[in-house]
Amino acid sequence: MPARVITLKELAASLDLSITTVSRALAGHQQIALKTRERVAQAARQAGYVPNTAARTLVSGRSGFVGLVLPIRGPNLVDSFLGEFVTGLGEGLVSHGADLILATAAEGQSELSVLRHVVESGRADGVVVTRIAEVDERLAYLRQRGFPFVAHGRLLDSDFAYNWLDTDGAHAFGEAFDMLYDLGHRHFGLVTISEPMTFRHLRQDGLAAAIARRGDPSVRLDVATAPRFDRGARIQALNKMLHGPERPTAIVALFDELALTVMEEAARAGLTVPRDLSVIGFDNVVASAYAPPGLTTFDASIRQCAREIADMLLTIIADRPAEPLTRLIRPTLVPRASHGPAPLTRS
Amino acid sequence: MPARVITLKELAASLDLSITTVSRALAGHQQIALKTRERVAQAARQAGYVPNTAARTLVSGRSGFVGLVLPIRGPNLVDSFLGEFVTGLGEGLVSHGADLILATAAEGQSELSVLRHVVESGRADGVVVTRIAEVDERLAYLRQRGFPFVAHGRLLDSDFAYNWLDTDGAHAFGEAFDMLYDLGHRHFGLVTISEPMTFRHLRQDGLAAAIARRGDPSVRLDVATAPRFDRGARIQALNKMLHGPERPTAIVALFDELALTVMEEAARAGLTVPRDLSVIGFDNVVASAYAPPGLTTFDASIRQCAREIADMLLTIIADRPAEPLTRLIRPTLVPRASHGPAPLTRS
DNA sequence: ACTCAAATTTAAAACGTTTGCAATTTCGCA
DNA sequence: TGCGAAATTGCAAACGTTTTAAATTTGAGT
Repeated sequence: MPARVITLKELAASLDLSITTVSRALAGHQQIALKTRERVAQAARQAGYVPNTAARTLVSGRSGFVGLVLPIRGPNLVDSFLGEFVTGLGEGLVSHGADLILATAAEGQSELSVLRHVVESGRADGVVVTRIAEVDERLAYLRQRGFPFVAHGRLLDSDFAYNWLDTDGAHAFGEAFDMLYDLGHRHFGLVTISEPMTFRHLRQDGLAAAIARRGDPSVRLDVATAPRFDRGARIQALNKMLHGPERPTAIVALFDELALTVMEEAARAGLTVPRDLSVIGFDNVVASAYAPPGLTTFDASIRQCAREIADMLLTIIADRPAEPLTRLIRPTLVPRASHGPAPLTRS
Repeated sequence: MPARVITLKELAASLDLSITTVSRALAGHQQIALKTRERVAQAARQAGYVPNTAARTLVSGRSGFVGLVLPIRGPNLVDSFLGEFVTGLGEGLVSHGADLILATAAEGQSELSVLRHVVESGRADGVVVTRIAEVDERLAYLRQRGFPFVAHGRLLDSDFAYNWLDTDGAHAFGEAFDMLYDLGHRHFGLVTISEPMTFRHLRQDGLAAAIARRGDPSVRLDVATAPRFDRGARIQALNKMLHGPERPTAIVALFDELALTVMEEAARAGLTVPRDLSVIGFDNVVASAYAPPGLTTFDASIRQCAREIADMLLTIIADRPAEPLTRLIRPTLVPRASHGPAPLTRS
């Protein structure tokens, strides 16, 4: 017995009122007599009336949805980022009665085309964009379209203003350097990726800036670069760094996954962390707590960030502020056991 | 210069055709002259025409969305389940042109009320339901409503038929027992939760069945139970098991998170895994690979399951099959280093 | 050139809501 | 009792699409 969904017309008929009046009563308009409003509310509740989203969207032009185009992911990429992120978005949205649409790019389809579809089909009132690339056509499109959005991440050349929330990776990497420097480290390694993501530059620049700020010419920085998803190449680049004539005493990884590889390879090379080598990551993934001896890293509280992004986006949709909204979140250091004083002697 | 979204009326006018013809041409109806169809397709592509979702939904009664009510999660629960699951759903949906709606329950709001809202507002053509409870009002509601859905998980008493996909936890736990028994273990521990989730019973029953099947009266099973999110209680129950006069030589945990706690507490108690104690989990979370010595567990390939759930649901929405669709997925053992032969002597 | 069927196109209704404007009711006050 | 303003309610259009039923055009056969 599939209970039929009740419509406004039916509800109105049952109350012997016009559709208009019922609609207004439910919307709480003052012009409707209080008594009527109560009567309608009561009947609606009792009948389990829920307004039809499509009809409402059609006439109001607002869908009550926020869109997120799922980042394309490798076949066996397992991390908690997405879960954290959508949970946070959901939490931020629900308090304003909004919901989330997740659109996936099909094989061979660009994220941009999915984004266009979401925007132009009127499915969403705004979108959030993650993993900003150096040259990001999605942002260009959204700007040109004048469509409400918030980016999780920043462009490098901010020659155009837009709404973003970002983790202050530059600050974190500066903090990591300072901490390691104070522990006596002078020879540093940076493990990074070759993809043109802006967060990579921001973090690396933060590290470089901290080094420059210190003004110590004896500080040395080696860099190992490999494609994000090419584990073999990563290990190779890493081992070159680890087995060179002189190896760094402290390695900073662009993010935890890389740092975990560093710790594995260090162990394989017979190095003890942190006695022979300090390692610091970024993201605070779950495995970082379990990988011995416990990875020192930075926590960016994705879920909280996502919640704020939702708030920002809803503000933008509702108020269309003239000035762009921006938030820079400082990640917190999670000190565990993978960093320590620089070894006194070196082989 | 926010480019206006083009409408069917405008497109029709620019082609000097009626709305009807353009609509049919785009839908590929044979009755429209081939030449016209091509002309329309060309113009639509060039003008970047995208049909309005709300209007289409309103008239067709199909939204092209599948709904998922986000499970309510603790404040700092970090896992990859949700990310895997929505990624898989997205992948399964996109090939049929469907998208995913994520609805979140607000503080103090039940999952059921959110589900009702999603269903009755016509936002979605079908929904997927996860984490089935022993008595699950969501399933009862959906059935009574006759609304298309697929459950990830099973009810215990299948007195009513419905569509589900489940991981064969019973089989896995039986497999774990057999393997450990063959390694000489006779005294087992089971670490479980107190929440009324059906997967708990299925797995426990699978273990019990395997024990019974073996018919060896010397086999002994201790059970430690604690609330899912109460880490303190969990540790307490665990230590009672670990520090009793006789402790198990092998512990099977309901899922990895519990197994990881077991390994931590074992280490704290001075036990070496797997020499003194074998541990087996379920889920294959990322941390399981990193937690020394590497947790032996079962992989349920959430992402793949979610993809199949999406396929099932779309079939149900399109064809309304008379018989319910069901799939039981056998998880694969991921042997790592946390299990081994039973110790010969016992303290 | 004429007929009739086939091919192609179109007008108009419908989906369920919101909202501008107009109609109706109520009520205080003369 | 009658008047007018204020309070309350309702009519009808609009949102952008799909679809039914009907109208128009085309073309083959005579």
